[in-house]
Amino acid sequence: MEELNERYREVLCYIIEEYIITANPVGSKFIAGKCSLNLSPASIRNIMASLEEKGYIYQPYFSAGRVPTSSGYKFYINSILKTKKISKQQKEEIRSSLNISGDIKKILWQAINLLSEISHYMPIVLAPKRTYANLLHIEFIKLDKLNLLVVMVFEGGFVENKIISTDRDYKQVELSKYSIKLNGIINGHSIDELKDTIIKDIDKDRESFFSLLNGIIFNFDLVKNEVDNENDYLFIGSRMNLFDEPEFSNYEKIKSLIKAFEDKRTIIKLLELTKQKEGIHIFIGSDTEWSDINGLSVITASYRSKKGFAGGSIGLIGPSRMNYALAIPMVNYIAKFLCDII
Amino acid sequence: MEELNERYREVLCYIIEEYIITANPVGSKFIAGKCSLNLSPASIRNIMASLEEKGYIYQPYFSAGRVPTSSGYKFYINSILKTKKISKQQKEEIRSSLNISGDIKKILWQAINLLSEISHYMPIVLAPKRTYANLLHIEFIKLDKLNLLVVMVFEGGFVENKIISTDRDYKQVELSKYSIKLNGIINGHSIDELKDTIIKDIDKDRESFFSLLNGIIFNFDLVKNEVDNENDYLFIGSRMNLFDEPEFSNYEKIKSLIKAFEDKRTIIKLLELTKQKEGIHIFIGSDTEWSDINGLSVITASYRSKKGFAGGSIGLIGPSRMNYALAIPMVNYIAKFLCDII
DNA sequence: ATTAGCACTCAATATTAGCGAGTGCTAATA
DNA sequence: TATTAGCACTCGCTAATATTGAGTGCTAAT
Repeated sequence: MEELNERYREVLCYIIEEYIITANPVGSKFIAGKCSLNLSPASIRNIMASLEEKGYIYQPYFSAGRVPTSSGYKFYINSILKTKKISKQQKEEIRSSLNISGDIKKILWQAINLLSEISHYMPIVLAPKRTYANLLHIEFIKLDKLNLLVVMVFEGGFVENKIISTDRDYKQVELSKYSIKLNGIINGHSIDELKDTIIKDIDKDRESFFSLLNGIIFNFDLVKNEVDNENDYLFIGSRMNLFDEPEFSNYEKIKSLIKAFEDKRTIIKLLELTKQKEGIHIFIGSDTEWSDINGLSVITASYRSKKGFAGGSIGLIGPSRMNYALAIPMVNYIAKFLCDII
Repeated sequence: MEELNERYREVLCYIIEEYIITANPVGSKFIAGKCSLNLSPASIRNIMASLEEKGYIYQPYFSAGRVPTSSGYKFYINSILKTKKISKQQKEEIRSSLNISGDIKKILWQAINLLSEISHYMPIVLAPKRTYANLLHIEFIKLDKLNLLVVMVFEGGFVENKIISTDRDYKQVELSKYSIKLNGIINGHSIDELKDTIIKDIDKDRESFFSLLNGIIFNFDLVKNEVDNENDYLFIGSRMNLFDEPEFSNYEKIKSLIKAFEDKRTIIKLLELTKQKEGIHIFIGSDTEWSDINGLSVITASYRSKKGFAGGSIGLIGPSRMNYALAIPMVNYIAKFLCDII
């Protein structure tokens, strides 16, 4: 990152912040009017020409105003931007609108909807992987003659409900006995580990419990598959907000936007990248390999429970000209909040 | 519904079916070419003029082709359309892609996503109300020192997970005891009824159970509120499919479409209307009081468990020129399928 | 009763003209 | 030497205008 003259920084800053608001190319006359260093439009034009040479801004066409480039935004975020801290009032609002009396999926969805509402961009969340998470508790609940509900509680607050069909009519008392027995075994093992353990135990202990266990093992596989399934892994917030942005105000652009999100894998890759790392990460424009859509930026932050087992990451997708000063601390705060409650 | 000459019916049919495919006004020349009764364009024009007089079609502007009106569609659906039956292969596909080993919410979401995929319109589902549904089973699972998970199973397959904070450290054994005790009480009562029953029992039986019960009662209220909350009541599928339809191919239209769905209450009203009734219902264009969006149709069907307690309805929103021949049996079949599995 | 022929209408598309915001360059100024 | 006023020039945007063509209604002939 090249060093920039104070004057240059100020002009770049004005261009970016104005462009963030209006989405229109910014001209020299406007800057001259707003700028604290009292310069004429002509002087500003010289500075702009220089900034363009360095690659921070460009003209969409000859003799239009200037628009920030990806490196322009990057410089702005790294060297100029001072993110505002979230006000206590806003913190209060966030905390109060997240109802933490539910399993983690619900909480994550709440976080997404909240972030969607307050940021007006498109939030995404990567849930912790359950396949490797430890199982804390398992419980069988009789539904009717041949169906029972298996409730599995994982570390990190995940609750999975599964209905399995049985070959005979178990009594609830019997099931409770099995629950207790199993809970002795599972304590703190992942379902991958348990598959082996349980299978070994079956050989020792062939009783009516046997076929039930088979059902459970089959069930473990189901949970495993479902978790690796994208739908239970990546949560995407409302796309609608993005459509309000002027860069997507025509049909073709909207179409290309929809296309870009069709394949979740690229988004997942992006979030998995940041899942390991601490703090905020920002991807600007075609920075990523995900260059389908120019003009989009992604702010991400990872979250992780204090004990360190369950982690994921949260992101916010918006136009490159998104309001970083507000969006960054929001993502940051919500990520921290998630750390606290899972 | 007025009777129509065979010839008139055929022309109307061709107009509608062509319009469903192309979304463009249909001209006399085209009909003359396709039509089995070999008539010249001029004759067709006479018929068309007559059909327009009766209100089944209209011209968007002078000397354009003809477009069906709401009554045109209505006549078509009631008197002309022969819905294709779903092929065995399709039935197989539907059945196999609905994984019924989950609670009812998951199943309903699966149904929505499936319907969205195969129909390319926008599915909606009204879930059964849980407030009045009977509670079958309640179970406490210890998570950590001060948090426990309450699992409530309702008739109809609803499972609600709630995390509640307790004032002291309950042991799992203790909790299991309470579970058993409570399950004796709750058997087949709604949570509304239970609130009264439990409160009465507290007076008789003041022990350490007391504060836990308070938590549960509070929890009942939470469930109640959450259920009456729209988000857990009306499920809406992806809107994106609708945007592909040519009638929404410009920005203004998309905006108005988004606006129309912003307020869920109108959709809920519509679905609640049909929830009581048997069979398929079709709302065309501005048929409903929900006239915000002309040009939309809704196909609905109710579902109900065999025992009759839990019921809701499922719908499919598309442009008025939707492919009824395919869409109607799909909605119908999925509704029936839901009846079978809840 | 049907149809060929024709004048007419009107959306959609292409063409042109004019405006104006904004530029780069040059020469004058502090 | 740094800054600025002046000016010719560019080019997207908008509105006005012309052109096209699909489709019509009516009339007269079959």
